[in-house]
Amino acid sequence: MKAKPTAEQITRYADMFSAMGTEARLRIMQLLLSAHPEGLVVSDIQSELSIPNSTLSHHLEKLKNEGLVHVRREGTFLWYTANTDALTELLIFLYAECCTWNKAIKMDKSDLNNNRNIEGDNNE
Amino acid sequence: MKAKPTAEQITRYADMFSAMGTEARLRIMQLLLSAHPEGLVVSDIQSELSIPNSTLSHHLEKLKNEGLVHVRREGTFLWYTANTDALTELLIFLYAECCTWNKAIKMDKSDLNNNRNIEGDNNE
DNA sequence: TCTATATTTCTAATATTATCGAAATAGAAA
DNA sequence: TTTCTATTTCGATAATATTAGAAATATAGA
Repeated sequence: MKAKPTAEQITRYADMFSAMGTEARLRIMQLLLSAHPEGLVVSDIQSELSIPNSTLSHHLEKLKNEGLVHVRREGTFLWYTANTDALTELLIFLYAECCTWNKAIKMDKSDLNNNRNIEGDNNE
Repeated sequence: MKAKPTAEQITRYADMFSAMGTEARLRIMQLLLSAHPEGLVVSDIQSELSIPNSTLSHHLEKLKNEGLVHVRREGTFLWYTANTDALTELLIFLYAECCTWNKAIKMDKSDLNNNRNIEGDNNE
């Protein structure tokens, strides 16, 4: 059972949607998800998407500010990873809202909520 | 089995995220979903969300341009409804991208795809 | 320390977005 | 036609976002 989102949550979800609301940043998220859970170094993202340093840096900052990605430093490299918890939260929100009109969508929410144990246990 | 989204689709999904990327418009979508499938008249949305005429009109235009809502005229009234097909598409996209890292999310895609029969058959 | 690489910050230009009062349009009904 | 209500369009402003070259910072290694 999911409580109705608070005003703050709506604002936050809107900000998250906004962060994914440009082609460049949505592509970054896709790329990071495809490289999950290791993530990618900035220069790899840059060469993959052909975005100038400074522009990319701003996009990554935005994604970080909205909590959609995590960063970890390893030497000179910054590894960016998708924040799958945040994405899951967003997915659940969208799903729940859609549920008010469509009872046919079936998703196992407990799986979505307990995704913490998937991190670092990815065996593909 | 879902094909990888094309460049045009990515752009479109980004635009849809962007359209839902403000508190005002996300609230509008919530409201329309909660009133689905009948939808709501502009003035009802306005009084519910306390947004000035002209501002609301712009927001609705944006949502319409990105295909997130439908409009039908009934006399002097314009009825706005959530485009559940578009939302479903977005949900599937997000889900599919997240699937690349998390095999634990279970959703019945065929249910999501065949949601056309739910429209107008909503018995709650 | 010097150099090389990775990434960010600075700076600035351009573009897009959000906002909303006031005026205009559209339809219904008197 | 006149009036009433619903909604959009006009017009203008302010705010925010995007973009990117150049300079600065950070770390590692020689």
